[in-house]
Amino acid sequence: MTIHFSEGLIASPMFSGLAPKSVERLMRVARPVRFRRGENIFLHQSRADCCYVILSGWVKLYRVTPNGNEALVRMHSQFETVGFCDGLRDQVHSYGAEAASICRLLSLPTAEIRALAAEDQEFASRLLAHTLSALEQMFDQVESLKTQTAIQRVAAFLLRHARRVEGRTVVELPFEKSLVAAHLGIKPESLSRVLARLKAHGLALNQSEIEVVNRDLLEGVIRSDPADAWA
Amino acid sequence: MTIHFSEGLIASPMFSGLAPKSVERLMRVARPVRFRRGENIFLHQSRADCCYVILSGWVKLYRVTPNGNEALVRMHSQFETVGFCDGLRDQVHSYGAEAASICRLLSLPTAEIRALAAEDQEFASRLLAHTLSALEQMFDQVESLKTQTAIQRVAAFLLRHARRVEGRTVVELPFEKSLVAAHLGIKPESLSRVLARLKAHGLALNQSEIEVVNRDLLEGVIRSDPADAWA
DNA sequence: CGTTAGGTTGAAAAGCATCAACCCGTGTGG
DNA sequence: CCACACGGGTTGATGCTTTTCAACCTAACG
Repeated sequence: MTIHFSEGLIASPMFSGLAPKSVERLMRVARPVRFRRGENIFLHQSRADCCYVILSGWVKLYRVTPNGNEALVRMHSQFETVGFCDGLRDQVHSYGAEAASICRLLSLPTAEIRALAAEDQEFASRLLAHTLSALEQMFDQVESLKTQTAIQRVAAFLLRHARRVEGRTVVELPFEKSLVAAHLGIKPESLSRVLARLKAHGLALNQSEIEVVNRDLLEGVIRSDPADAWA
Repeated sequence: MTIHFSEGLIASPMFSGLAPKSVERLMRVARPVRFRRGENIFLHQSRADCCYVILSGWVKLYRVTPNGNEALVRMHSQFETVGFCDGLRDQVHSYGAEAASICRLLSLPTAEIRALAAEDQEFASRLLAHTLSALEQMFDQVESLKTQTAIQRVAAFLLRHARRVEGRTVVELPFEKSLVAAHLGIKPESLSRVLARLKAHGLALNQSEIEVVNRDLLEGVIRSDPADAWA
């Protein structure tokens, strides 16, 4: 049982390469947790006592604005880590986390993580590298929000998630459409319309299956200026 | 001379509290550099050989998209650091940097920074904390881009930069309006119009001077839903 | 005193949200 | 087994928001 979870731990980029002794030490305080879809993992502004490694499923990080709007900040999946951002600083969470699907997590006390980082130089530097790459991903997101239109963001998202299956290039949406929309900073209705518009640009929609028929055309949508009419 | 620059170094949150010995070590390899407004500091995708501490002036971090659009990712000012994000990982810069005003920087070889971080545990942990807070700021930015309209982002920006001067609450824009616009993810024309619209919501514009006449009204703009008509 | 960069203004169009209706597959209780 | 409700998704009509393009203004400067 414990072996099973520790495999999840070391499969996570953040903890892979950790000395067996350290792994064992973490596993002594690690607790497996399950959440149903929609269940709250932790709240914005709550104390960051625990960090999590995702063993399976999807977790959404979000913020709620004063007027009740919700902003989806990031989505995380298997072997990614959640809640470290504030846990490492012994602060309150700067976002809320919610299960976007059934998911299993490994909860780790932040105190133990900090202690380990203080002792294990190698681990500390991995934490830093990990944080830096998270930062870079946020740069990507800001760039796309500031320079791309909704249709371009959708096209880019589809291309990122397109996989070749039996000779066809198919996009399996990693989570429900309403979450995809929130992730891209648009409303579900707009996503629906945008997908319909992309049928003229290399996309095929056959009852809930999305297929990239012409990759070049789709990439063209991303490249082209909004000014030029791809209408 | 060297003393002068080292004062700038230790005034930076990232390096304050560094052992005098380490400061001296860094100052041996540090080089002061000057840039005129608009000059390039480093290019996106160039090797991150140097990191910078800002001694004076403003630096903008930006990205250029394939189709030639530019996204302003962040603005940095005195005693903030620039270029560490990639320098610490020995990678290429994930954004370009340009002087937004005349500015003086202190350039530090990334190799030396990495060596110092490897030796000085305290410094390494400060680097991590610094990166985590940068990450949190990016969360803020994404949140505001995804949930607030242009007028709300402008109002929030004005309130953040409002200072009491001689009994009045005045906003001195930290940099030119076109940069403010880019920073908020809108076009200069839109910023101009939004400022005009905010005259009905607690803002006064007297020939290039911006005054917050009614703070509550402005905060109301941020709180209110787009649905409700504050027209 | 003309030039220029930064900013403003206007009219028109594009982009996206909103609200409401509708569709459809799934599950549930009578 | 069927009617029904429900969640997720789509579609249409409409309106607000923001961009675009162009003209114009104005303070700074050679």
